[in-house]
Amino acid sequence: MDKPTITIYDVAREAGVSIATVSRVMNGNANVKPATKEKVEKVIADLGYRPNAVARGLASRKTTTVGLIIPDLTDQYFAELARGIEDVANMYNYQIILSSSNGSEIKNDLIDNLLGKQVDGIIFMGNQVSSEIEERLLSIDLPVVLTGALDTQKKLPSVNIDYFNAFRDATLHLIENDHRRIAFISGLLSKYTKQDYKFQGYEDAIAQHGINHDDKLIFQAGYTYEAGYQLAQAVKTSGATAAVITTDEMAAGVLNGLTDLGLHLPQDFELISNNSQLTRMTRPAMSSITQPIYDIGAVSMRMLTKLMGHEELDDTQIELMHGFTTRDSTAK
Amino acid sequence: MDKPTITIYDVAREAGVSIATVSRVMNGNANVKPATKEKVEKVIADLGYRPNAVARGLASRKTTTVGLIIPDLTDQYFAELARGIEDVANMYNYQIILSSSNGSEIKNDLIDNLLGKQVDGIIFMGNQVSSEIEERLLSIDLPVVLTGALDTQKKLPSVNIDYFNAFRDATLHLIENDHRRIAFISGLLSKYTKQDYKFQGYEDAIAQHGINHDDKLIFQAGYTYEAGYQLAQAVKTSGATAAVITTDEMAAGVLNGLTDLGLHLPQDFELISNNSQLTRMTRPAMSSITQPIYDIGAVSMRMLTKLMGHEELDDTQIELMHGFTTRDSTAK
DNA sequence: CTGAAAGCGCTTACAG
DNA sequence: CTGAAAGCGCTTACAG
Repeated sequence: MDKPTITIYDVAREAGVSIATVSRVMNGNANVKPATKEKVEKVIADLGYRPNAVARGLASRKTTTVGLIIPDLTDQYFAELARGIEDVANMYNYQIILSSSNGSEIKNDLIDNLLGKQVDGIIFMGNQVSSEIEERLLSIDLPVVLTGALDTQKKLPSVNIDYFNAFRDATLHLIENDHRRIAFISGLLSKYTKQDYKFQGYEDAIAQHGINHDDKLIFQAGYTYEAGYQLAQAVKTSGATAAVITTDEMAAGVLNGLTDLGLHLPQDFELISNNSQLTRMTRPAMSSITQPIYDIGAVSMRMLTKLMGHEELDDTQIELMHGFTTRDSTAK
Repeated sequence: MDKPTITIYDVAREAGVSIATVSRVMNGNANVKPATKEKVEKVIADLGYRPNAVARGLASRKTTTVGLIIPDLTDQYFAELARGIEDVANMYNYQIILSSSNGSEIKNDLIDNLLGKQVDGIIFMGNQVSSEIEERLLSIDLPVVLTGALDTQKKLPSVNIDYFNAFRDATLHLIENDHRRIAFISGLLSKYTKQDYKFQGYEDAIAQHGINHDDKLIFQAGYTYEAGYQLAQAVKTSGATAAVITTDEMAAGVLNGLTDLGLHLPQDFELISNNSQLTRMTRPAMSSITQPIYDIGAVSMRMLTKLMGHEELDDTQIELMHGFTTRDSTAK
């Protein structure tokens, strides 16, 4: 039934060499006479030999596999990050093992699974890093990169933008458009997380203009479109005339919710979102912070390949440039 | 530096049994005296032993790993499928190796990589299955399930909806709304693919009402939002007054494109899309065929687990129910 | 119910 | 430049 799988032994026999030599040519080891190399390569091609990565992984203790921890596959932001990660992983011949928590909190056993699979490294993306997970990631003996995430101690390698200044600028933009009651809408806030830095930027901007912090203008909910949509009524009631929103799905929900409540954006309400393809798909299209999402993913993975290769890194806390794009949910 | 990894030998020594016994308790083998089982389990817990899945995979020839071939991570439709797949995979303790072609055509070496990794099965999702890939998937000695895809010979196990009738109904809906010039917008069409069945449904509906086929109303482009947006001008010029569109990203693009050209939907133009979360995010929200995307993924993965477990399947060509949801891009 | 032994398919010092 | 041998960490008949 099952075709006998062809192994390194078959290649060795056919080529009249030892399996060590076959292994050497497969691994590009220089110490092989060109003639034998050619011979072996021909046999490999003829037999259609495909090395068993599992055996290889066991023998070499490297699986050329990385774990990707992702909160939600259907979130545009994470999907775009993942795309950058995937492309670079392919480039360096790493495969990705998916580890998704699908909306619920990221748990320790996801990491256990990945360790069991002997991944060579881990990419962690998420809106926050719980202290439990942070401890765990710091304690395991494996390269880890946080993609679009920060640990509270800033000890783990990470790739991000400057959330503080990005949201500070966004808020200032709204203040310049004459808003005084500006809502800050995000997922749950906890200290020293990405969302918290965004919040600090918001606070800094309003303080600078003598605007008092008003708890009623701070909204915390889930990150989803639904959560945002549900929030619209409360946002309207709060008397806010504008909002900065930390995630796009949520921003789209708020936008549509407000529209469905009869508000016209940007005339009645201005809104700034956080940049993914979604910003272009809504109507009005959402003005947003621009961040190089794909690049954040790509740079993260590149960093991880370096760490896995024990290369020296000048900087393990990378911040990529961000900007601001005016679309149609702000007056200018 | 590296903490010495603790292995099955450590557990065996500590528990005073052979490694075979440790292996047996880990694998839930019944033939172990409860007392020894307990003892071993305690040692495993105490030592924090984590079995090496790679060694396990090599020894048992099963890696509890499945390959997921996905054209584009950032496409909502595929992402939702993947989510269903992931959840069921977790449920059955399979891990997923991602294999994305990121927009470009799915190539043979993606499959090679997965085979090299000794995956136990493959889930293939894609808008089409090229004949090269179809041959390959048929020839490999491994369970394969097509998720939201069909091979031309219908030999491979697959999970889909009835695309013909879904698009037939959608087209009839537009005809009932008094349209005669209805555009069909999709990715590239080729015979016996999913898109082709949709197209046949469209053709059948118009033929039934004596509407002549008009090549000018058939649009083929990429599947992306951008592709759809670019198409809007041509669609408008064609004199079409309505459209059925095979993918959501594309539909959102057409919708926004037409809107930006000054058309008001549904008054000036009616449009039916193909159902993902995106249908709710656009304005107007898109009327669409409804299909249980998450379930298609989940059922696919469940089917694959059965195939991998050599279980009998009554039916390997599964069609899930579809429906139609009127939102705001059609008059009714 | 349990253990000794072989084997899964590779890589990697070591020796020459 | 090449090979013999050990070993990676498990599972799985086989024997008892």
